[in-house]
Amino acid sequence: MTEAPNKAEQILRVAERMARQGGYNGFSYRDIAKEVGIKAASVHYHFPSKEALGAALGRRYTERFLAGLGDPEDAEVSSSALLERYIGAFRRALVDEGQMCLCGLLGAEVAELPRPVAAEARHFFEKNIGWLSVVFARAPGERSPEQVRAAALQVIATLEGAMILARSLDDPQVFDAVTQGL
Amino acid sequence: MTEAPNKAEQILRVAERMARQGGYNGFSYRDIAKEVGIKAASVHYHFPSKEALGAALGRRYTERFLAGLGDPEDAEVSSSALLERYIGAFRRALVDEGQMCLCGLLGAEVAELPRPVAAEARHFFEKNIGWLSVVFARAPGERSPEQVRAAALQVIATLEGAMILARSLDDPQVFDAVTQGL
DNA sequence: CAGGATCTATCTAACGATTGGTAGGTAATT
DNA sequence: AATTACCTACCAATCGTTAGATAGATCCTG
Repeated sequence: MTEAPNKAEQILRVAERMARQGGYNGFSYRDIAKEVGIKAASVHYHFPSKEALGAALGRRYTERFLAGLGDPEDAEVSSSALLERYIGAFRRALVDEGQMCLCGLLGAEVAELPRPVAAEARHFFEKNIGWLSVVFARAPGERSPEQVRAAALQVIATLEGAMILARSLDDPQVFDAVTQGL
Repeated sequence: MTEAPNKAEQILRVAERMARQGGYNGFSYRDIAKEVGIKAASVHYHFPSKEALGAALGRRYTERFLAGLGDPEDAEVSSSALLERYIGAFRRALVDEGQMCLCGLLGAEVAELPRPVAAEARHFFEKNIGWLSVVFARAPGERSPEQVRAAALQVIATLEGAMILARSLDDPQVFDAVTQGL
């Protein structure tokens, strides 16, 4: 039996799903409350303001995403396997869950986000750059720190763009066509 | 003397600027009206509904963007110069204008957009794939139609992602670090 | 050519719905 | 007694949208 998660967790799950489809304005306290089975005012008990909820969403997403990637220093996994794992994480979100990367979407809207939310989107990318940089530093071939960072940035940009493209064209194969180049 | 553009044009300009910062929910009839110097109801005279305005925004953006790229068959410009021109179009939007690609942002939100708006975002990408496919078909080296299309998709995805990353990290140099790999 | 009709572009004033948020109460648990 | 987790009942602001009026330009007709 899967025991019911507490309300705060349910709120985060529902809000994340909505945010990953419509962005920061894609979820509202009332819509979340309705789906969780409480009243909108009760959502404010758990998350006092929308920007607090949005920031919590970003933080939680980043933590979960990185935890799912595992240790980039793990000597038992090759750097190329780690890169495939990274690509697979994006692919699963798109193909299996039919969802956009939360921070990719927030990143696109970053200019009009409350500061704490924008900061979480930024944090997601910084952590991702760090993870991939470890992987690329391990990969065969000489690379300066700048080259390592550039390689990481290129992979992230390509994957975020691939999700947007595949969703806009309503064709998941577009994602594979793009990532075959990585 | 630059003569004042008509109101419909002014509305489109203001709405586009707002949409490129905050997405489809980033512009409102009232905000547009205030900036243009008319009342919100008068905006409805020019664009009867928000989805019509959103679609007009996308169509106009696509036309202007493609016109700015020029003819991809132009024998006087090398394919590599055309690719640089394509990258430069995105770079200018980001660095000089401080704006996101309209259709990149709409594409990220595509799941919650009115159908006609989503269709325009899709149309933008289809046209871009077409333009780049002509360029890559001209480039030296043997490439199957599938490989040509994949190369086009990879470039577009990388550029859209590069804009998101550069804006999230608040560092335009990130764009250059990403595109140096193209 | 005068004058009525129509068209264009705007206005005021409102509509119902939705938004994030608050105050204050309540029942159960600690 | 205090805390937790909810509730009802609001609030002001904003949303897209509509109805109906108006002033000025343009057009058609007698």
